[in-house]
Amino acid sequence: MPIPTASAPVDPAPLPPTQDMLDDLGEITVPKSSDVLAGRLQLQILNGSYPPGAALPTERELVSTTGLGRGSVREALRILSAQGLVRTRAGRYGGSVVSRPTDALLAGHIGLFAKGHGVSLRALVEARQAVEPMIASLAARNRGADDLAALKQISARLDAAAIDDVPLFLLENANWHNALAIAAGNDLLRAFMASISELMLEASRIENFASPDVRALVSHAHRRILQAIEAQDADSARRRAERDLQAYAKQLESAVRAAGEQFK
Amino acid sequence: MPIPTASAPVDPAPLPPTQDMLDDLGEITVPKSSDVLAGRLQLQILNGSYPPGAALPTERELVSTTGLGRGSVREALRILSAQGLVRTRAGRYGGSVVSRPTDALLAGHIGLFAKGHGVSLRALVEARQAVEPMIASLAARNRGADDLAALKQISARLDAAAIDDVPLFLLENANWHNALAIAAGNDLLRAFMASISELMLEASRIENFASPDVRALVSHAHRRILQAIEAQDADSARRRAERDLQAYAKQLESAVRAAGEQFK
DNA sequence: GCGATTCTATGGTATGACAATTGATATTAT
DNA sequence: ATAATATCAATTGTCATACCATAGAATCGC
Repeated sequence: MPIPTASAPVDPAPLPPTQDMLDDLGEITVPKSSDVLAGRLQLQILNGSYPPGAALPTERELVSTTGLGRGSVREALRILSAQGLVRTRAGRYGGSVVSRPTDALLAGHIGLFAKGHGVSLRALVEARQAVEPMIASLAARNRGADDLAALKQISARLDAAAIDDVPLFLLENANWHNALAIAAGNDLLRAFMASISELMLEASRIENFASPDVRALVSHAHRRILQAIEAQDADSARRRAERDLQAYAKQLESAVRAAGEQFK
Repeated sequence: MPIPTASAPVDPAPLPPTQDMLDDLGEITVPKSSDVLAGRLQLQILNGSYPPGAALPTERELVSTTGLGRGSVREALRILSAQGLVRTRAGRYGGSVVSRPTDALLAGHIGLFAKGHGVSLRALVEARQAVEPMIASLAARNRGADDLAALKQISARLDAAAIDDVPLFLLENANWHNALAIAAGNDLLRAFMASISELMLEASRIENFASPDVRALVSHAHRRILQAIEAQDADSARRRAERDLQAYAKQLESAVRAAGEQFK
């Protein structure tokens, strides 16, 4: 038992915290271990420590290096997986490999956001009117010979399908827009465009909107835009895309109204 | 032991599958139980079975109703959480509650996509040039009196901060753009805009870009756009936003070049 | 050679146990 | 009575263990 002395008294009254001390303490939230691990792995992936294609440590390695339980490690990996940063395979020589988020994954998240917020078909049209003319303009400026060839090929198939094959028409139309976005050379706008298109397709599938008239309209508009892109006339491509969408939106609105739905 | 008879012979030679049968079988992938559960819960959330604010069953209830282990159930909930569809709290009366994906969450996913694909500052500027003029146009058309008041207030603070308070200027600038996007009344474009702005801020933080000249330019441009919005002149608002961004992009490009970086 | 088999490191899943959290409730002090 | 405090209980958070399923590699047999 230690001997009390004057210079080291036993049980000194602890000082109460001052108000300043308390003010410095904000709300404290205890993060979950899996979130912490997911965040640190995300940082390492983003800063290049684990480039795309590289293998992350195995679950059991992460368990031993982090001191966490395997369940927590797996939850962390599941978060990264939902963010599209890793892809995991089972089996020997399996494991988690760093990947880049795909267009489809981003489209999924954008779709969830849009559905969760009740984004209207009108809002989707507006978003498309914002994005697509810019894409057309960029495509005209940045297209390569291969982009042009791909667009021409798709355009031809689209024209043929416009006559009587609705499913093929819709497919080739999607291909056309995708090829256009690729030619524009802007990954972000391409992903936005694909997301919006998919949502519009879903939202307007209520009625068989792709009537012969509409198909002809679309086919014609695409040909005109393609000409501008071939001539590398960015302004013309943009204006034509704008007019195209204006007409398309008008058709869509009247079709939806005719179907008794609100074009809210 | 059954007695073999002519009408029920023992060990009939099994028929081999025909090629048709084989052709009908595509690639078979065994989904993970947590993915299946996450998907089913997501459907129920999206179709309204669990509206925002509603409580999901507790983990142990899900365990007993699905027959899965608790780890799998938790992984499924973690996926939904990463998608912004649920928020989970610990403790009694805790559990998972349905929520809507926030702007910040979507911005995070868009940011991961952009970083993963090495989206350049130039591409961000292009995306912004696509989105912001449309937002300005919509804001002019759809603004309410409260939107206008908010914009005016922020604009005044922005003007004051432009003189010498760079951090406040940047903050108020972000507020201005956000208020504009709110006035436009398009949730999707608002979320896009916020995401792009955040990414640009990150990417251009390398240099102290907000010089007095740039601050004055921005401040002036915002005033002009605000006038068009007050007059509810959509076309004018769009054109002014376009010109504003053009000038901004030019400044940004030369600043980045001066800093020795590539404006790739 | 080459096809079939076996091996083995990896993720996938279930179970059980306990800790931490947190809001409601009961208790106690004033 | 009221306010501070302590207790309770249902829920998520976490870990440990065991075993199954998967899928390439390596081996074996011919």
